[in-house]
Amino acid sequence: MPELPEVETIRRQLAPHLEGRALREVEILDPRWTRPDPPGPVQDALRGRVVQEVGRAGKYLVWRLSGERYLIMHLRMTGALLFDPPADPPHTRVRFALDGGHRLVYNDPRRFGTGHLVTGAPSRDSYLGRRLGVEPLTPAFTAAHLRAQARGRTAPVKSFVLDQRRIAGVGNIYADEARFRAGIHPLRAAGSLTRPQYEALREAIEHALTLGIDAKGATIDDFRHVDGAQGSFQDLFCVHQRVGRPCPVCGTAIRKLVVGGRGTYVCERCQPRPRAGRGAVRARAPGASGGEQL
DNA sequence: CGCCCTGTTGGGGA
DNA sequence: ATCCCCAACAGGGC
Repeated sequence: MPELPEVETIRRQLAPHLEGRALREVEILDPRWTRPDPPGPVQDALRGRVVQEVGRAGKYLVWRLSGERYLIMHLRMTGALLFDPPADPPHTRVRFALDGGHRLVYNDPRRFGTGHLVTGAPSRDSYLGRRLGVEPLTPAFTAAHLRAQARGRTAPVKSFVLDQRRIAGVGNIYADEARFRAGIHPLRAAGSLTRPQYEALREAIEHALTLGIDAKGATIDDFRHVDGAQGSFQDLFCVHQRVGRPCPVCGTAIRKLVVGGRGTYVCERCQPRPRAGRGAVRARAPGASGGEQL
């Protein structure tokens, strides 16, 4: 569930509950969570530390703990953090007991989520720097930067936007919605956009993420079955997982492609498909056989 | 009921 | 640089 807007929402909700509190006890129930570190030592190293700050980098939550430790969490697809849940949910992976009798539960059915404990800011920066590019909601995120990053790149712009080492925190839903707003087809080669299109893409990513944060944790699931979503959110969830439904701008049926192994939704009228040859990338077929849906 | 496909992510190997 | 597959599970379609 968590893309950047959801992670930011979680961070904002969690920070007041955690900051200034000590971790009285930590139980790591799923050994894979701390991979590649052994869970036992991590458990022991966390115990008794005070949470000084809950930050975010891309889709990572970064806890700054006393003693120069940093807990770097990623919730992947299905991870969730629950503060004072009435009972442990079915897929509880980690339990934190906090000051004042409070507790925090990390729940994750698919077990993709990870938690890494590092020592010192340089280690934290090295971990994150190796994985993350520019933060999209900062002044450093400019059209010129996008263009420079994409220069000479032949991979589809879809994959480019999803590459966390280029732009930190844009996931599959927001990538689709941003490209729709910018009128850019996912199969365009990343390096083939015009200058105005890089700016349009930058603006659309910023717009979508900002709306997403305003949605306070609401996701496409909350809008999927609603035809006319409310207010500005009808602006946010236009194409993703809406195969066959009309494009809100021109009425053309939304199509599904598979690009970079990910479901990709597009209005091929608002987002003109590149002609085979220059600036085009081969489409891949959903499922075992060929072709695109609808 | 069972089989098959899909998925809000990222890492590793080819 | 780029592409494919995988992790582990739930839910939906057939």
